[in-house]
Amino acid sequence: MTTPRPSLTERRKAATLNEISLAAAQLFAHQGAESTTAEDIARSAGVSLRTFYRYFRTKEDAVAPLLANGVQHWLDELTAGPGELTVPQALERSAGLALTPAPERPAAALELMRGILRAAQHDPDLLAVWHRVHHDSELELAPVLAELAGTDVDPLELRLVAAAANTGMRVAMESWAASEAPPEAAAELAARCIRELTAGLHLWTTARPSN
Amino acid sequence: MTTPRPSLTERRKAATLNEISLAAAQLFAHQGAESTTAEDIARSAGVSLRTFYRYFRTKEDAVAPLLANGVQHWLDELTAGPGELTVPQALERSAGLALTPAPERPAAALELMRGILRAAQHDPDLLAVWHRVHHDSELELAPVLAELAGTDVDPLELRLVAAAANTGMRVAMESWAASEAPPEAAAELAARCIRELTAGLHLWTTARPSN
DNA sequence: CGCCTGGATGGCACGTTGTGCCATATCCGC
DNA sequence: GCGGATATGGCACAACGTGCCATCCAGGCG
Repeated sequence: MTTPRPSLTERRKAATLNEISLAAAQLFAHQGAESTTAEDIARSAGVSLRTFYRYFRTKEDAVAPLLANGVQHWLDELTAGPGELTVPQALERSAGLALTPAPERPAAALELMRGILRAAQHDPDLLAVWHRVHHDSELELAPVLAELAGTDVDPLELRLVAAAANTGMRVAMESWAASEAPPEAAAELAARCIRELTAGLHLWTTARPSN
Repeated sequence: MTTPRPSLTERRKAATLNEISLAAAQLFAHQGAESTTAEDIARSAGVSLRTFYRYFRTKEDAVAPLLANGVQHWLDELTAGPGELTVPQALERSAGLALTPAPERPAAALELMRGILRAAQHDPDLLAVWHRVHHDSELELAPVLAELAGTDVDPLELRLVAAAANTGMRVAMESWAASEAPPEAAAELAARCIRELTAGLHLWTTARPSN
């Protein structure tokens, strides 16, 4: 996996985005989203207010990349996994892996997400971001699942499997965030939720083609 | 079921809320939420801008009662249903009934919801309301299901069943709204989605106590 | 009937959110 | 180095959302 080393401008943009996102997450987790102004985030990230709004549509959106990153890891693990698993097995396995603390995804990231989720309980707009990220991931999940299933599947069936897996992940993260469980407990919880929710779908017995 | 006839003030408040909600829904469905200002809605409903914000926190929130009404009917049918059904059967049945056009819930209401859902595809804030309504209904569903299941159930299991049923309803409505299917098709679609998503849960065989 | 009290409404001012526009600074390709 | 492209900042402005006070009206009481 060679990295083509994007241009300096690109890297700086990515760095600024991360800084803004991190600053927003910490401010939201610490003092709540309601009492954090967009200017607070911009100042904390070292950019102007105008630049902040070039990166994010609303102040709550600033934490979306952090949340979406987790989903992206899930999809990566899903496509990179072994081919001899059933679809639910592959979903369960990749979810577990994506939530297992690792050097590049430390437990601190999960704790930060817990802070965001708890802040979201007191702020509808922040909660909406959480739901939107999951809605997007549900749409991204469908084509990946179609690839995994191989044979032609009823689109509605596909949609239901994606929704089931996605809902499992969401409920697991919400339950974990509301609890005091350590970061290591998240993976198993997600695996269980996804397993139970996908158990009844017709895609259950469909094996992945060895391509 | 006697109606205690609330005071004139109460009835007027309810009427104003309905008018605002209906005006917002029609404007959103007709010209999109983005290009509709809060003042447009207020003027269309015959109230001042200040009064509008006494009824709703944001302009998108104005359509929430319309969407939440459907959920409420679902819960009503669920609690009023016969007692000898399994939990998934009761969920499937009540969902079908709640979506079947009736004199008090005409097909036009479903068409209005379709307009809102289609407008929500182009407006993140409006879509967020749809998701929030479902999030709330997921939380309301859990205690009702606990009542139905009767015996003590693992809270997480309960949460998963509620999430599964709720996700089924959401996917069904989104699929129906995106299609050209007539209002009569919504009920069967929802029944199918809920049946498949709840098929794998452990609550499946739990029967309702005859109280 | 007249008064009076509580709550719904409207008007106004204000802070915040989010965007269009232009000037400036910085990076990338030639 | 030089010129085009692009990120950033500053400014003005429309819309959002709220606090505050004045007004109006329903409903209770003498």
